Amino acid sequence: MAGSARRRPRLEDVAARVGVSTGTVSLVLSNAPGPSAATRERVMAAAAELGYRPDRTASLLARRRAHLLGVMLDVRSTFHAELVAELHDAAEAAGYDVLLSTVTPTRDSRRAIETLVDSRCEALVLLGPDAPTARLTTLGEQIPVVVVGRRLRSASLDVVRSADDRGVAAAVDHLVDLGHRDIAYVDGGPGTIATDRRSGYLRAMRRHGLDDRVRVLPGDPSEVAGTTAARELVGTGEPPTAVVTYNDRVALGLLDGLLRAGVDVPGEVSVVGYDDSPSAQLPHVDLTTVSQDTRGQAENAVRAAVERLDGARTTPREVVLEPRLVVRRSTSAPRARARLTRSAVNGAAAPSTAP
Amino acid sequence: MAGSARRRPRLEDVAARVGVSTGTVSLVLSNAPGPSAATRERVMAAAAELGYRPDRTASLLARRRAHLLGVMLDVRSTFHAELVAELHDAAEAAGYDVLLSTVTPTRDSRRAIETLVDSRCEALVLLGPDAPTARLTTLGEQIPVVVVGRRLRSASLDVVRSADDRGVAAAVDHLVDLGHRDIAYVDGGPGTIATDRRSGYLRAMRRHGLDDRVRVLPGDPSEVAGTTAARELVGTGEPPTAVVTYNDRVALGLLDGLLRAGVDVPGEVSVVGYDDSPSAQLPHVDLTTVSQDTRGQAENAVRAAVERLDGARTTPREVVLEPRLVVRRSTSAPRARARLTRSAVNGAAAPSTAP
DNA sequence: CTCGCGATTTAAAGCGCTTTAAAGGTGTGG
DNA sequence: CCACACCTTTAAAGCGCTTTAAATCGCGAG
Repeated sequence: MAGSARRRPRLEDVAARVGVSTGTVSLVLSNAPGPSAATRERVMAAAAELGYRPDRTASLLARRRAHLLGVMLDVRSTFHAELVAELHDAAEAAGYDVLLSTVTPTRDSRRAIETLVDSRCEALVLLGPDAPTARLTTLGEQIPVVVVGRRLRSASLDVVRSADDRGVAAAVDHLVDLGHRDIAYVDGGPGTIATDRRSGYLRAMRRHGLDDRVRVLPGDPSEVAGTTAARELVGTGEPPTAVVTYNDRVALGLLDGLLRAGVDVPGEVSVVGYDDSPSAQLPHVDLTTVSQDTRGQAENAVRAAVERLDGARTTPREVVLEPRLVVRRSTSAPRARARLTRSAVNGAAAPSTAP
Repeated sequence: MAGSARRRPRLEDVAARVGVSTGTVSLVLSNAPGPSAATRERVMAAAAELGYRPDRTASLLARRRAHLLGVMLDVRSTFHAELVAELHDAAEAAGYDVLLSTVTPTRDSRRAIETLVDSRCEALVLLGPDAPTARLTTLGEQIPVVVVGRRLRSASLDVVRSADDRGVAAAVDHLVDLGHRDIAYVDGGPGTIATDRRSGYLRAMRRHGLDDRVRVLPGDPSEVAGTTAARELVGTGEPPTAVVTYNDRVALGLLDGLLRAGVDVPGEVSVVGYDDSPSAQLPHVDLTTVSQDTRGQAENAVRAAVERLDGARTTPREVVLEPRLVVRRSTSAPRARARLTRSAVNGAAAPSTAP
């Protein structure tokens, strides 16, 4: 019995029950003008009684517009997870449904995208796609595509991203503001995002006249980069008083490494992450980090897709959102020796926001 | 031009190009018997040339069977993420496609499930559903439903889960084996899973004649529970020599708390987690933990669904998988005073696997 | 009592693909 | 040279729903 009970009711079934045509029922259920109030009521009642649920597949096929947004993500990324949640909200507000397709170690972005296209998604939102730009461009010529979180310029794609360089710069500013001058950076490897963040660090250091203090430690986007960096820094004769990292995961690894080495954070070394991930918000971590405004990215991605679909826009658009520094307890003014330097710097820098 | 290029090619288009009927093309593309080798070749060529991709919506509608499995998950759970990856593989092997639908803070399981059903999924795989058993049972009467990771018995549902109690018991056995006797447990709050794990601990302790050493610290499924527990344990006069935790997140919090308190792990306290999450595998964490065999859960979930769909089975089935202890470096024999105890215990227990 | 008109409802043509009975061609044995 | 069997291909009927032109129905106006 389970799973094969009785066929699910169709439009025809509720029509028969009420004694009207399927067309009428369809009109009532889609809340379209035409049917009289009395009919509406009877149809609604019958539909409820039978537990009728429209078959979306048939509905999509018959309808011109599918009102379906395809989202490609990496289900293992906590950052994507947050974005997806926001995307659902934004899409719903715009009257669209969302279909999810994930990349996995055995399912590449090509497969993931194909599934979405085959399922009649009208537009695609790709979260940090790893596909080559050329392929994305080709895709964008066939269907509206919004790329989220990756910097690229293409004649056929919309892009929504966060100003990664400015985010890191804000972190550096904050540290300089606190009085730091020896500020190191743990890199995130190759890749455009990592490149942007690194150059944000470099530029900010230059702007503060700290060119000679620049120190970039090699890394990758995982905790391991952080622990490696910690070892490196602690082994050094002159460790920096602050470290900015490519992302929260690196920062977490770094924090762990420093803790094990007996280095006090933020007492001896301040640490800044990037992403404002759930882990950064944990009370025992309480990491100063840069928030990427997932809500804003989701809203803009949906808006971009909808504009394309409505034909309101046909030229590519790039939306760059301003990241926001979230100050927590992993950063503070440098102690003792460094503190002297501080007032000197403060005199030349923007007014301090520190207590 | 982007997004509205030219209509995507239909079956009819490739049929026209080859000069055959749509029926023939359909047969070729679905690799069904009938068409001659020559025709096959020409059709394939034309399809490739036009970049034809079948419209899954239409295909689903026309086909009796949709070969679509709906998976409900919480996109923010790393554990679900792993399961989803495995589910994709298992489903593909069985000739099914997967549709994902997530719960979010603003999208409850009812919504998530509706989307899947409306999209013609033939069966549902629900990862740790929070819906009341009654609702799930009703659902199971309409469509094959496999519940993963939640213990429940219902006349209409299949269940795939891991023997949580035995997993924790294995952790306790391992510790006893190493010579520990004062083994505490950090709880995961209410909920059936937490209950199972807790009772696994209690039973194992009893089995080893350690009833009087039982110590359950209150908690929840997050890192916070671990840090709280750490404070509690360190403050105590007699801290245990080993702690088993509800899951890896709790263990991570605990490790952090112990580290900050200057407690050496595993020197002074051994720690065991649960889930074998990616974080547990990080080199600087290297947590002894219990693996839930996500691969096995995914395969069994898909198998259960397929059996139902093939009509090969109509009675509910519960599959309970054996968890596997993964020994890493967060556990070792207790030192000094405890070490004496150890040989005594070892004499009575299974041969030690410690170096 | 007939007409015309607005308010409702319906009939029917798809949406793009699958599937199966039947048609069309070929080749073989009688 | 015909009948028959076999191999290919096609025609056509849906799948369940949307949509729009056209039909229907009242009803008051003329």
